Amino acid sequence: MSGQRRHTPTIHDVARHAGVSSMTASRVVNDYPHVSAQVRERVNAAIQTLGYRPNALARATRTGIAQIGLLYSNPNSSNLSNFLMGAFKEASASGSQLLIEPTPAHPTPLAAVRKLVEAGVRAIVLPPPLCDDPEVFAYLESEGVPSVSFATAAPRPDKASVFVDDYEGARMMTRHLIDLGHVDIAFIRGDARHSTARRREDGFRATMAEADLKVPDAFVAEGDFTYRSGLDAARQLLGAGKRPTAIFAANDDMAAAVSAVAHGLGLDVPSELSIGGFDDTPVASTVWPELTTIRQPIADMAATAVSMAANLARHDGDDETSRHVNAELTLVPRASTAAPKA
Amino acid sequence: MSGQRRHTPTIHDVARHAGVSSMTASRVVNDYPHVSAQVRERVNAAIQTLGYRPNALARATRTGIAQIGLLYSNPNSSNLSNFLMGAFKEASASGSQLLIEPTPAHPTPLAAVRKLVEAGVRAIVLPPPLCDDPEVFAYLESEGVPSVSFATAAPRPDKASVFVDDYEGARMMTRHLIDLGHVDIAFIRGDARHSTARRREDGFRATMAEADLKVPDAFVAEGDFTYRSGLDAARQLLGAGKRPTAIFAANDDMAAAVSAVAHGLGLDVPSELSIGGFDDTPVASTVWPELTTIRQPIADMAATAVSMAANLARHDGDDETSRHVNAELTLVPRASTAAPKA
DNA sequence: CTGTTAGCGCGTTCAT
DNA sequence: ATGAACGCGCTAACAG
Repeated sequence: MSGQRRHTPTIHDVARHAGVSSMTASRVVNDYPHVSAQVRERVNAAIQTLGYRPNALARATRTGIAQIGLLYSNPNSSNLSNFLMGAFKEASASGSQLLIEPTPAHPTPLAAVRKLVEAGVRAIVLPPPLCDDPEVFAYLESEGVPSVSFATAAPRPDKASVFVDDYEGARMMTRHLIDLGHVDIAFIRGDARHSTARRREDGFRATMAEADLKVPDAFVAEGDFTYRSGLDAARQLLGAGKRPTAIFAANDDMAAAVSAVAHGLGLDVPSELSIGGFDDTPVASTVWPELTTIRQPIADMAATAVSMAANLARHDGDDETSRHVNAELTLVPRASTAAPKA
Repeated sequence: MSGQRRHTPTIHDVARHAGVSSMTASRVVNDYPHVSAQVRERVNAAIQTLGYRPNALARATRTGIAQIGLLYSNPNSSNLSNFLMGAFKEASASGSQLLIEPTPAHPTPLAAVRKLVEAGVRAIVLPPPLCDDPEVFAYLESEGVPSVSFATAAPRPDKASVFVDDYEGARMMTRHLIDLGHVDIAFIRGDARHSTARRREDGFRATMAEADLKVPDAFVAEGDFTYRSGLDAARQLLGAGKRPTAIFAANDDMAAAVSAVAHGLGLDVPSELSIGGFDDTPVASTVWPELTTIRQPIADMAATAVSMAANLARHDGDDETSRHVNAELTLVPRASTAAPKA
């Protein structure tokens, strides 16, 4: 604020430029009704040419700061810092305040949501599995608090959401493994309560089927997205019977666990076992060898979600603000996958 | 701001209560000169009784928002989210804006600092190893940007800092292991460029010596705080020769790696090998069995650091604001340590 | 539909 | 050493 040009245009500049009062300009900026189309047009033009950006600080002195609730379900997820980073960055840009709440700290997910609402948040960001919970939506509806579903695989048409195509992501990884020459590919499921877990499994199975590859039941292990569950799953998959030459885990934490078990068994990764993850969280590049995975732009997605929530918090979802943003997934090939040993 | 009581006292209330003008009250609040001791006293009393808290928003409209630089060195550290959480929480409370920058994204640490300074930050928080780098301090000095050293084991008397007693923490863990009955205890070092790594090793050695326990060279392995280095260290320690019955790793990430290697070797934790970590990051309760570790209140420490930086950013360190905050460490006993098998 | 008035809670003049 | 007046950028209220 100090070193900047004195020339950040204010709403008065816009008003003068458009030949209206600052109040009218303000109305246009905030999408208020009772402004003729003509004037609105003129003001918008002025905003364009001047490059006007509302000053969130000044605004907050009058309207109060918009509180936005942000839940997170897995405190141990190595993805949390990216999520927070993106969210906070956008919050400070949009001048809103984040109230962060760990879902597991409450007896039920609904209790966590209720706490936030009672604390006065005017919009809320719902990560899985909350964004798939009808009870939560019913409560929010009754309280009139708008929401943004984050990373759900089953976005509701009437609710804002930002998500990725988990199905397609799983296809990319599976195809990568198949292209490498793998045939015996095992899969570790995520928490079945998350819609994303189901979509990832579907994508895996569909791609295998397309390639005429069988997926025996013994090659699909339960998991719940935690490292711990990955340990169990890996032991089961690698322990007895015919071994797969590749394991695709539904997220990086479980893939990291597979890596640990493989090392324990003296299996070389990737020559004796290829491992694929999903998310590209920091652990993916922490474990050795680094994990081939599907990158999910969590920070950007979080920023988008907060931005949408901030909008909803202002004009309580009057227009069709319930947008749906589909973020892009990319395959990140690293050292944990290779062609199977002949 | 909306749902709150209308009764958050303003500086005017304080002024009225003290029988002075709001201007004088403002001067007192901001530690400005030219106020008689008497008046200052009265105003401070009013602040106390009314429970006045300056409104960061309103203040920012006049002074601009204070930008505070926040470096972090290890993007993969599972501690990052706690660090961010504490930092952002305090930032929004104190009405300052955080500019986050990953040190490794730059060719040299100094370059990272320079970028932040050039972006206009008015104070900066320095985690290890930056807070032990004379070059960085020299540059900051020349630019007149105050700093807060974060988690250094060698705080400079003339610079603000928030830290823990790493030496004492290492003693706690070592004593815990000794009390359990362990005699052959190995240690994995942290990155020697971090002052904390050295202090932790010192604490370990001192406690061993006090208990008349030997620490053969073969029982001290190199590490650099990363999971990867922990893997190598653990393999070396557990691979050949006489095995220790307990390993104390200088941080949780490396302890987690020890756990992975132990599993690989078919060693039961804790009955055949006890593992101690340091930091109590999320991984500590992610791996199985959960790690006994030394908890460092990272979120609180980060909040404190940001708060101190915000103060420094206001009145550029005129008085002796270079405080030193010593945060408390606690031993968290979990499932990875037990008495050695007879 | 549009404009005027009146601040939000502070801190910066510049007087006194 | 202290205070009056003004304005930061924006928006509720209430006019018209």
